Amino acid sequence: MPELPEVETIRRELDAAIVGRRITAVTIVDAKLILGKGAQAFGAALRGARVADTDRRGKLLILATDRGTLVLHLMMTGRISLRHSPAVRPHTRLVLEFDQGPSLHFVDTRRFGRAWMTDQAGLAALTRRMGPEPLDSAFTAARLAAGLRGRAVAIKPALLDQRAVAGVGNIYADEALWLARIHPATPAGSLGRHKVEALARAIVTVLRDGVAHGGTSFRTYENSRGEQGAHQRWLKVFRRTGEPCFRCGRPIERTIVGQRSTHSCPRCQRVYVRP
DNA sequence: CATTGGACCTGACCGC
DNA sequence: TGCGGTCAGGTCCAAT
Repeated sequence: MPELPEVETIRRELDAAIVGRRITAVTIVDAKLILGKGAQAFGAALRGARVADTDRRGKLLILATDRGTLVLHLMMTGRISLRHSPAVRPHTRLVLEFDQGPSLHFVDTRRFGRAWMTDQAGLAALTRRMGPEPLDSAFTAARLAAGLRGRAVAIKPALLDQRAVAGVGNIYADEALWLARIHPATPAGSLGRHKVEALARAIVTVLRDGVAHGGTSFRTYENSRGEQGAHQRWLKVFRRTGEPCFRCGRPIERTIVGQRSTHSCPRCQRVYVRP
């Protein structure tokens, strides 16, 4: 479910709510959630740890503690819920209780989400294979071009695989490609300099707007207080199949690109024709 | 190495 | 109401 704007929204809330708190209890409801040395070691490492800082890299939510770094990936349906009761509810996979304030619940219907402990070296190794952070100044058209160069795969799956740029998922990929007027099936390496520049700008725009609106909510996403995001009201193509393009009025099309549902305008986003 | 297709899970929704 | 099929905001892994 969550892409960069949704994870960033949650990170900001956690930063205000749990930094400085000490973890007093760790309840692992579903051991499948935990990667690494096992649920036992995970609980032992976190019990008594104090949350020092929050961070995010792409879609990874990172909680630094004085006993190691906790990494959470929400995948498709993961949610973080801050609740005053530590009581386990349907689909709760993990609960962290603190010395004061609400408990952190990792809730995940489909059980794809993961949590694990790591250290600075582990985090660096993980992060090294990811592309630049799109909302940092290090993200430039030149960096994006370098990540796309020589690639025959369609631009849409190239955006989703996290190597050219981190944090983009199915919603914001469609939105950015519409904004940059690029057909999602265009071979990534065939984009000219101007198109890559437009795409880099579009990625920044759609992600920044997504964060400003507290993320996009369809069915499963909600923030840590259980509230919906608002960005679904600003979407230009995603899940607007058959509705008029905001630029030209033609009906938005739904196709499959890279095995993912894809939305685009047949007039504004020209089908690529190999020269 | 790059790319593709299936696997991983559960629930909502739709048509019959 | 029940049943079967499709779809879902992500990633990993094996096969090619």
